[in-house]
Amino acid sequence: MTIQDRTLQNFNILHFQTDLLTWYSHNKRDLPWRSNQDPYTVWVSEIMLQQTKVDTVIPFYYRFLEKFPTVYALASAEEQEVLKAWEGLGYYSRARNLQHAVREVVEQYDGKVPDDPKELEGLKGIGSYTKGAILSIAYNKPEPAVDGNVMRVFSRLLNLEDDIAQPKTKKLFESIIREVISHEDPSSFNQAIMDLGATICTPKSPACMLCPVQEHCAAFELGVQEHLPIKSKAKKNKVMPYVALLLTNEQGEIAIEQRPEDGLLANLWQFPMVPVQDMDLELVEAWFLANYGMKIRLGNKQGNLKHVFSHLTWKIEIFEAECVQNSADRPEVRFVSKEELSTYPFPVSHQKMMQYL
DNA sequence: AATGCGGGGGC
DNA sequence: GCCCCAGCATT
Repeated sequence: MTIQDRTLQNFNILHFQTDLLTWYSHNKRDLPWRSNQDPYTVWVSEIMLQQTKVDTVIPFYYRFLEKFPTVYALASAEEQEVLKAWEGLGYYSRARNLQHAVREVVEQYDGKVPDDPKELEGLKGIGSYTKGAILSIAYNKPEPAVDGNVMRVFSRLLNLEDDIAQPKTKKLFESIIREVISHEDPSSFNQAIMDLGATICTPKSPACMLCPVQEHCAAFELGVQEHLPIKSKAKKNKVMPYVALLLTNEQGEIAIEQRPEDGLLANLWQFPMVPVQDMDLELVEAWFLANYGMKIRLGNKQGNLKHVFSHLTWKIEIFEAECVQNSADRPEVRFVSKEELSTYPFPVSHQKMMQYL
């Protein structure tokens, strides 16, 4: 007898499926990516929805598919165009991995999104969740798609106290879902759990009195639903102080630079940033000369900006500056007009600086 | 298993 | 402030 069999021994699978799917058929959310089963558009939606709320995704989803309606359109686009369409959505490696994977689909799979688990998981940006979502939603295969919703809902249904921050816990839930998923309608089953988690079985103050599967819920029976799921704390982030420069040349053009192709905000553009200790402004001009080969004159302070990422915080002082002498020739640094700025993908933090121009 | 990777919204 | 959100890649 396996662990999940013991876990499920008092769980009425068929009754649960019926209650869940009946509720879903009458209460499912009307979402743009539910209008068809096109594997490409399902794929795009699932990538955008990673760690991102439905309401945030919707306008990006429409704009993205208007610009890149097919795998061929996305495969043949410039990466900068794709990043521009992703601008503001965050986790930008999702966009670059998606395009990389779509190009592989065009070249290796004749433009058809694979319906094979191994082939799907081999594509950049597709992990266990997204693989299961595409297989179940686009191809009606009974594969688990375990995300935060699924772990929360089933932690409560089965009163499981496993730490959902740990990778092995996700595997446990995948084996559980394989036991309980509907083989008649796996697409609706997976999406029903997500809708339930988003609207009823919410992280705080779950609406148990409205829940269609309340009678199946061990946590509700014990009154412990508010204490589940168990999740260990993330470590707190670190503050990084910077001076950002609104740096202009004699033509009134403004300096921007492209970030490295790896790491935070990879390949996006920004105004030059100087790391500072204790906001020691004396060193900014010298640091810039040493690192950019550009003589600048620091001007007036324009404002402050605090930007919080999931793992660090930028604390930025914004200064005007003039380029006095430019003996550098770095391709990632450009002087552009204000009008041209809108053609480059910028992180939100640097979009906020544009008000000072 | 642990860490890096965005940005927004709820409380 | 902290937590969460239709997670994945890398180490």
